[in-house]
Amino acid sequence: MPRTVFIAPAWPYANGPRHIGHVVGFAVPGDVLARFERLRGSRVLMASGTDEHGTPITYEADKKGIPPREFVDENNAVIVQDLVSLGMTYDIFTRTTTANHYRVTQDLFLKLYDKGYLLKEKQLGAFDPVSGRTLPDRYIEGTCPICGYKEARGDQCDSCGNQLDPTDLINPHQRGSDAPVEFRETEHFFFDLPAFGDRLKEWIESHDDWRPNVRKYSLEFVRNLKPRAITRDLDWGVPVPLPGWENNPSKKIYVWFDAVIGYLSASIEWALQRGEPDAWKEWWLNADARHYYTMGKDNITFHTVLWPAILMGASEPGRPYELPDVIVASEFLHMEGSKLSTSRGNVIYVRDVLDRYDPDALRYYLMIAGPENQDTEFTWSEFVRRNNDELVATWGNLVHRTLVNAQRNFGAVPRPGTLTATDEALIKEVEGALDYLAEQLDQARFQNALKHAMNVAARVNVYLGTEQPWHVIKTDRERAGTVLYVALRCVDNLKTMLAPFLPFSAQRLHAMLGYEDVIAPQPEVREFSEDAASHRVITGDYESVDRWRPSDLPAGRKLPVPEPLFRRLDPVEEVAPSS
RNA sequence: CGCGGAGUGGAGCAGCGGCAGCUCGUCGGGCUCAUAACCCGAAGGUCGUCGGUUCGAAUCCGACCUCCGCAACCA
Repeated sequence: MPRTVFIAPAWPYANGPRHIGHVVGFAVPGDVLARFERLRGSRVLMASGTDEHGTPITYEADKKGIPPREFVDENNAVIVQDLVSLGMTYDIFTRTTTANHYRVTQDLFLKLYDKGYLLKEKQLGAFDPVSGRTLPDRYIEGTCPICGYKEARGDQCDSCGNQLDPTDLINPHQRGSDAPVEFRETEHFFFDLPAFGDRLKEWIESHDDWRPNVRKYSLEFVRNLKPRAITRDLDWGVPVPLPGWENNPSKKIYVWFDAVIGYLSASIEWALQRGEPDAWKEWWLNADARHYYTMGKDNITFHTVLWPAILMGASEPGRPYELPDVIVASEFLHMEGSKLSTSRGNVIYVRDVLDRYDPDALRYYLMIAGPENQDTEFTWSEFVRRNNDELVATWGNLVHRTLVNAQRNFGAVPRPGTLTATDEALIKEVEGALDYLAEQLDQARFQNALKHAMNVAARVNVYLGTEQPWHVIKTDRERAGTVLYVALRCVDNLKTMLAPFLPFSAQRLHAMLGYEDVIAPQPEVREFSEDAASHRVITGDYESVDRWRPSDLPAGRKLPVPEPLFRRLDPVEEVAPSS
């Protein structure tokens, strides 16, 4: 019985190209899981898209002097390119500005409204008097009433560290200008999170398999829930589907409320496009489906509190929506000693890395040295070292020396003679790694899995060094052929294990081993149309076939002339790349 | 006393109650099939500080120091 797996990489915000700190959290871990699950035959659906609403989008679009729609169109295209280049095998990567997403979001909003989970309340809000838009706290500056610091933000004073309310500020004005701030009463819908407090607490506590940071942080959050405003005074977003609100140009649904619903709406869109409108239910209304969410740690509470509460509240009696099972929250990646920050220009974009280097080199670095358990630092010298000493020297060289020896001397996979105890032991060790990696990947322990595969590759290098088939062949051709046969089978197994991490090179190796099918598919961009409009999505036809099993590489199969899998980088040249 | 994470040989990290480990770097040796790649060996740490529990502590408890993230209407 194949497993049913939903992979939910967090939705990148459509405010610019992705940097490596973004993709290390949501993208690559999600794709590794999706590829791994498909390789073991699971029914996988990986759905995501760009998150395109919210105040920052309108703010940035205004700055560029273009409408928000145009701004997100540009950034969606840029992000789609980043993710395709990385080899992200989304079943669907769509957008939050589709008609389908609006429908699903409004539908869930109404379900919550009908059940009484949405409360209408008035509050004091801050506005830009010109546009009439909400000004989030962090877009307001003024003088701190406590310490007198002149550039305190609306939510906090960076000088004295005290928490503030925008109305506390002396001489409040908009960030980066002296435009005034208007405070006035405004009415919004509040989501009754406290109504779900006990169920959320119980649900989070039941997940003792979550990483401590996710679990503890979420539990603390749940301890003191307050109703949360889920509408905004904004002209850009999903309309509130209620009389008197629907056509109000200045009231929209809060961006985080619609963004998390994207996981569901994208699944529905995928099903509709396939012509199987109910197909999404196999993942969302199926208690056996396992749901993985990948994200940076700053996203945790939206996925452990807000989204589960929406799902609980919107479920029909007896037909609960599936809640997240595994929350894979990464820590942060820093850059050469300081924080990765777009605003400070201290940033490395995915597209800039991929202009110069292969996607597998970046994927390898991010998975082996990324912030899986604690903040880590990206340095170019470490990137080059990992590439040269690990990817090229250990794995790439093992592949190359094995293939060159076999191809040059035999032209094919050699026919083995009797296997020695050493041969059997090595094969057993390598095949055992398939189970170990599966175990680790089940728990999203990427670094353990990848390190183990690399250690096994090193073991096969030792085996070749000991058996020396290039010497033995002069006196005992059959034994040399047997050794190379054993090594080829080990390489074939390692190829399977590494395919989720290094799909581009795994596919090339697959062909160099004489296979003609696809083991590591790549995504493509297609046009999806709905109603009158259409938009581009990342999708693909990915097979789910159980291949996570020992190699049965047939002896006698012809081998093509091999080529190196990876490029060695020049440490001097690459350490200080020109910007 | 707001919450959480982290401090382990030169660098990066794993271990989280029972002789302190991995990768790289350094030094020495072997091999030379392979993208100057591969293999073996050595040096190098009183595991942030102080105190406690224990037959025994990086590992549990307490205090303190340092760094990072979050602190709800920012995504």
